[in-house]
Amino acid sequence: MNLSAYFRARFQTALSSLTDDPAPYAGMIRVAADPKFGDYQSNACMSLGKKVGKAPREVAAIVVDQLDVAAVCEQPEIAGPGFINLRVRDEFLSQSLFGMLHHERAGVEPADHREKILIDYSSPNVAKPMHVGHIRSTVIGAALANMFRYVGHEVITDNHLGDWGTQFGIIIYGYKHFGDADTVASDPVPELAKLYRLTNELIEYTKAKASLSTLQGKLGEAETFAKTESQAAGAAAETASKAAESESKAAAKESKKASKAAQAAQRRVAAVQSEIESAKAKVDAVEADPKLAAIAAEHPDVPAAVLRETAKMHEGDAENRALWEKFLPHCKDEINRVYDRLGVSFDHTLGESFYHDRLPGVVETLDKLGLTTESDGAVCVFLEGFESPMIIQKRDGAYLYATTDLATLQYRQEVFAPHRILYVVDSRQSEHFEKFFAMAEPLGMNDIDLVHVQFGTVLGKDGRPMKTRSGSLIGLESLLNDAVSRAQQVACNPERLATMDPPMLADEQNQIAETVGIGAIKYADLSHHRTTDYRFDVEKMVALEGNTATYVQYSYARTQSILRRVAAEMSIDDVPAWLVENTTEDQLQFREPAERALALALVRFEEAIDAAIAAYAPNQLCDYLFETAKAYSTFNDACRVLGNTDPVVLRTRLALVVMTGRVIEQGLQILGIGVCERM
RNA sequence: GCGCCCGUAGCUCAGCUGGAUAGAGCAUCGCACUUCUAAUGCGACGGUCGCAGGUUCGAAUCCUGCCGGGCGUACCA
Repeated sequence: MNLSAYFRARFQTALSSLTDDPAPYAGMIRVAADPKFGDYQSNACMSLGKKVGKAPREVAAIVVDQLDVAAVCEQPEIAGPGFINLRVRDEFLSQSLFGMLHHERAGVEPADHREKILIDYSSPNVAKPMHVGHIRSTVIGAALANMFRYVGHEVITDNHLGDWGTQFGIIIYGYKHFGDADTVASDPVPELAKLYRLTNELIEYTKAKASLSTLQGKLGEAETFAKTESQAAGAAAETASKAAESESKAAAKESKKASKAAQAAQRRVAAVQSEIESAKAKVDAVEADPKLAAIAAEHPDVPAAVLRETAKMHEGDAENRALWEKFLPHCKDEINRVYDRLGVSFDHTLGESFYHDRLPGVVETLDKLGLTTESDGAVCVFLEGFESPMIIQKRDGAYLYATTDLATLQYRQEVFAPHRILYVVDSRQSEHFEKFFAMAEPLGMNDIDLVHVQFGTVLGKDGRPMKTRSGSLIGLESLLNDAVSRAQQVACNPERLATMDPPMLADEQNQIAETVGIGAIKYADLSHHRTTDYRFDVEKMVALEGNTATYVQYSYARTQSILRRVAAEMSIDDVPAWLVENTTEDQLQFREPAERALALALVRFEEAIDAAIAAYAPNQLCDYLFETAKAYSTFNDACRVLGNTDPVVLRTRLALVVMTGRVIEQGLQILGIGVCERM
């Protein structure tokens, strides 16, 4: 049960005699700041006291008098300036624990209002290799889908695949000029990837080479500007040093300002220099390789040619369409391999190509509504509050992702009619979504709650975007492999394996490494607040200690180890089933602080899920699981299960072990992370 | 230029619909294994919550300005 929600409801009633609008005050329920204050606290009376013109403690006394929480709590206490402290009764906790033992979702009740929620996540461009940036959308989206489903919402997941863009022009160009039909037929996935990489490298080369001269010009300008600024700063500093006392303060300020400006100009120079370096690196990469250099010389204008191939495909050119039809399944195989490994699936995979036919209709609809304006030959929608328009058709007649997004929204409304749509997409696209959402109303779709669930960038260990030396992004699969092999090293080291009885065979070892390695990557991603950038540090992720998946998984393994021992020593086949059959409610009683603390953590499972859902923030569920695992470790250290002759102690502890295992298993499952029976 | 986001312990990060002495993990230093996995637990050390104002009984949290960093900014997605 969700204790916070219970208290909110109770306070709502108790506060109704004091104010017409008790909800905001009833909402001021928090987990207690310090255990000595109890388990929960209400902060309502201080601000309410102000509003009704009474002393906060006086208000608190009235509230406590009208508050009916006796079923759950000890007598509430008023403390400090007017806090109301609530301590959950031990009997309530043991009853809840008992209830959870009999409940298939560990006590989590279905949501009051069932909604139909469509979640759009992952959405990679096929044909391009997946990289670390794709993890976040995929993993966060899948976790959100699981969370909403767990509490009974109807969830529709849709992978809005980028399967219609320039990347196919790239592959088509590559295939036509460098491809080999036999190789593509016999071993399509690596061959297509190779063609993509080669053509893309040529594009980068051409662009880099072309940009060098303008960059040099920019560098010259920047340097001149920096020099001017620096001189101005020097002059300002001199003025400041000579200034009379009456003017020294203002002069010092001027000097500081000038010096800042000079520094900024210097940074701009550095930025241009690094751009030049990166362009040079791309050029060198090609020119250092005679074969590549020769190819580059023969193909002087790949970028434009690729766009032509793409345009031909869009226009229905028979050859390019046929190639697209031929390549697409292989590209899907490629990303499906990654999805299989991550354990992610979708109800629908309606990519951009699916909406291709509908795009002219979108423009037409907007035209009819009188929303469009022609500007520089492009069809635009100018929106209030935005400087730049939303362009829905390019000068050359091609459509853009804004057009596709609108078509997709129309389709989703017609076919799925969801209450809410979540777009799990990079923060950098937030402006696009603001515009896009602003257009929903004129299109008559303001009854759908559209949410951009945005997330930050994944950075390397050094705090910079993760790239290889040549500047390309590191492939997702190699990161997964890396994590799994590191997990194998730490989780299956020989010393550790020697203690395993029965011995751990290679199969089990590999499975553990996979579960721990993949779990580590997912957990690292999910445990950070989604809106912030985070650093991708494999060593830390698979570490055995700290806030990692491994620690939580290990706690689970220990619960199962105990259950196996209990089964063996007491000759019980199925310990949880035995416990359910042979335990009465009054046999669960806490005698150690660690028992009670663990029970309280377990009872908070629903609260943790609700909170994570409300903020679209899986990190809150991670935090909860880590806290619960810690409470379990403390309990495990302090409270032995085996060898207790007192049936109450034995059953209470067994119940805690069983439920800890179940909460961790189900909690991790919601996050898309697996568990191992032993580690 | 304009817009959005961020700045919390040596490091990586929580906390941000205002509430009691600002939390966790890592690192460092102690203590605890004849007992269900010590891949653990217990404790210590460590912070002008970027800076300056303001609102408030109360601010890491809200508002303003400044400093520092990232991202976006009309035909890529």
